[in-house]
Amino acid sequence: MDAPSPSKASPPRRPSGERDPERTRATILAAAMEEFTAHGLNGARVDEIAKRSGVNKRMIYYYFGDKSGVYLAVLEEIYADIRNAEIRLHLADRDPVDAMRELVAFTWNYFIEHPEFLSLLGTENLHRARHLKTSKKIRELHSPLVGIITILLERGVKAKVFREGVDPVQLYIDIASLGFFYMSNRFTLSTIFGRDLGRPEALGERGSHIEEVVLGYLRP
Amino acid sequence: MDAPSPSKASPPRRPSGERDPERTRATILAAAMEEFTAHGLNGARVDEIAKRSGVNKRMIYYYFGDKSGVYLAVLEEIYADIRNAEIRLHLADRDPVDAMRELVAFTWNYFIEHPEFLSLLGTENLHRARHLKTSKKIRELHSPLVGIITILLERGVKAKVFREGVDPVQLYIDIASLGFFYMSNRFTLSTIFGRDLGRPEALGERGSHIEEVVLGYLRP
Amino acid sequence: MDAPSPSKASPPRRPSGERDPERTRATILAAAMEEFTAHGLNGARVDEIAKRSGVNKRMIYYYFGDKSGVYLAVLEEIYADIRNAEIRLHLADRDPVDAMRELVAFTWNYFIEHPEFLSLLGTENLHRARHLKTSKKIRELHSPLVGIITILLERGVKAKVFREGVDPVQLYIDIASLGFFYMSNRFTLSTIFGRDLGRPEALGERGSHIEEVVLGYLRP
Amino acid sequence: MDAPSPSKASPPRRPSGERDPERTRATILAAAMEEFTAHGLNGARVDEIAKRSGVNKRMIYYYFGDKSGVYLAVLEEIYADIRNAEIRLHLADRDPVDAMRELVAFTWNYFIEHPEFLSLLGTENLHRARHLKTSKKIRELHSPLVGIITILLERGVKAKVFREGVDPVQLYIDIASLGFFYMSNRFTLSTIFGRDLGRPEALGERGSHIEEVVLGYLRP
DNA sequence: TATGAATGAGGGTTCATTCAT
DNA sequence: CATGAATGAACCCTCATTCAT
Repeated sequence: MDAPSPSKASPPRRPSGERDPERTRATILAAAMEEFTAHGLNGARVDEIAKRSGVNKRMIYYYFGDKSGVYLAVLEEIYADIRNAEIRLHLADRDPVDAMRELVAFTWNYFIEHPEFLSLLGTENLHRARHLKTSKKIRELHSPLVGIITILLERGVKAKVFREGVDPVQLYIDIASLGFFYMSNRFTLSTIFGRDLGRPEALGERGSHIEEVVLGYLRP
Repeated sequence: MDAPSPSKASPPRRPSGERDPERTRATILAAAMEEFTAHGLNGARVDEIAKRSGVNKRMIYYYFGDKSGVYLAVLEEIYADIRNAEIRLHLADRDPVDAMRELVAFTWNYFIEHPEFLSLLGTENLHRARHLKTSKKIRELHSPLVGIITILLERGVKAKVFREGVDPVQLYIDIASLGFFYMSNRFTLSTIFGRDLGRPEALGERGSHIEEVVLGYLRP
Repeated sequence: MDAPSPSKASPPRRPSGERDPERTRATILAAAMEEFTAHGLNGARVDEIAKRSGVNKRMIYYYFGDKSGVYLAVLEEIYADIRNAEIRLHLADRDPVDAMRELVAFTWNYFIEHPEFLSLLGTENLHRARHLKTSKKIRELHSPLVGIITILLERGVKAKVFREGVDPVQLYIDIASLGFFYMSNRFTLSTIFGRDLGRPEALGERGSHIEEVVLGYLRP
Repeated sequence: MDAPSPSKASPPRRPSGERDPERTRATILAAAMEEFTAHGLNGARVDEIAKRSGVNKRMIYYYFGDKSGVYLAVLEEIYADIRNAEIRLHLADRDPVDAMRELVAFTWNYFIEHPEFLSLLGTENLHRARHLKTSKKIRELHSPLVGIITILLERGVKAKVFREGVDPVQLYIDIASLGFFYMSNRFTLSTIFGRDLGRPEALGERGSHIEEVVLGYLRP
């Protein structure tokens, strides 16, 4: 009934004796992320999170209140992670075409390297974003990308390298869509099409293809 | 812990007295589809499926063996449904550009009208297609769509309305991606962007946008 | 949870079309005997009896009322079978020592060849003979052996080949005990002693041993 | 369908407040022994074990994993109990005839006082020792009894009070057989013979008889 | 802070039995 | 006589959560 856990979590922490709240919290969170990624919200087991993290189950309740609390903390973390990574790109100052190309590549690579992000997004949408809506932190994490894309588009139009009238939100969703669906649904797609879409070459081809679609669309 | 059920299922069948196995099976399946759509595999409750369908719980096991059996039957049905609908489009005989436009529109509309398809695909991918892989029927449903797209692309190239070198599988995934991600993740996206992506106008705009992206990519 | 079924029952009867109540009843009974032997009363499944006998489950209730009814019918049959076999021995007229030897051999061989008898006796005693007590047929099946043993003992004493004062009931129980426990408990005994007590040679040795014990006890 | 429970178990433990894992485990085990004794493996109810022991049902799974786990623990306990009792007899040092007489008496009395031992052995053999085979503890309980009997036989032969060539395993099985079958099957036997074999006098007579048979067999 | 033990509400599944044809 | 479909009561087991230390 449960999806298999792809990999064992971080090694159980040192026996005890040490009292490091920050570390304990982080350890729980890391284990929880794996568990929720592998099994979704309903399929995840609090016992398993405790076992994986090597922390007493009671501690999970101590730090996060209840299962939903852990789940929400995980959600907030993955959003914070990707936003931080986006900021580190410093795209706004660069050549529009180069910057756009890099944004597409970054997004695609991020999805490849962070399957937990895809899985948890799917899970949260199954629940109609019920948890995310209650988060205060999320509101503060406004994706800076739409703003950056807007700037890039304007500069590209001026430089006559981009067409006019492109909606930055639609474009952002395009970039995410073309990677998300492929990665997130690669299991059923591979089954249906009878070929393994997860192979490294296949991933490379898809990356090039996405770039072609997006930049083709932007061309004046 | 569970997502709310968006709508009540088909009305409970008449009390009894009638013996219609085919109907009983179909009724169970319809209720199960709603339940799995709303709550995923782990979150779905067999009791709830029984209650919704007005059928004795035991019958679910009589017809489908176990919970996974019902789930797989649901999966097979939604795949059969979309494939049948695709076939009914009779795209192969038509003008390449028109046909492609219709395929894009059909896919987008199908996603809008069949949220269960999106949800169930997400659920099955969370489980890494474990159930779908065991299905024999799925293999037979081998989408002829790739074949049709291939034909359309060839004819479009000959007629100089499509560019050369387009991979039909990538194209099919593009068409699905651009709609799937938007619809499937509209809850978190709406939360993040602070605007409701599910409004009818928004859906219409997205549909036009997808058509533009796909046909723009195909142009020679 | 269930003990394995040692052998497949009689082949499923011809599809249908034929209506042979006597045969149907016998077929059900044969399948039930295997099922109760293999799994006890609680472990036996009515569905399995139906499947093994190739008969519709409803027929079992038609012929035997309920599960207990089938079970009791099985009990009555195995008792009738062994009593009939005992009668066919015609021991009363023969030489006392020979007759006694044959009785011992017969009993031992019967246990070997009829494991269902051992298993069902164990099952019925777990239930404190609750079902057997309600049987009217059983009362009429008084074992003739005690009477025969009494006669043999008297003639043996007169002929100075048997000692005096032997209680025929105790002797009968001795003969049965020495074989029953070995056969019935050979699984745990083999495990405890670390050797297979069910091997043909082991069975032969035990048979000789029992004869030695019983006849040794009878010697004047 | 189930045999009646002959006696109520140990009194439900004090409401709570106390945390005594060892005691909780033992309480569960005691209740389980009664339940499995009365109804066999399939007939026993986990709910009933919980109710009898006054322990939350969940605790049964906490301590023993599942129903089979409790059952195996019970099996191991009854074997350990009888082996320990045997060891306490200190037979090896005593006069061979006396020791043998005591062994016979001990075994017979043990069966009378421990009906659970008989019932559980019957149950486990119905399951072909499937559970016992998986036990590691059982191997270690290797009854030293065979060794002791061997020694007694040797010394008896030297002292010319026992005959030669007696197989200690067969002898041990004889001693057990003559008591086991009588006690274990006394319900059906009483029904068949139309007299109550469980009466105290009857038990006494059987005890004397067994001693006579066994010692008679051993006499040179 | 941290831990092992304990809890109660269900969850999936099975079973003997009966109904409608 | 015979059959497939239907029923409801339990049964084993699981899970998130809390208590006592």
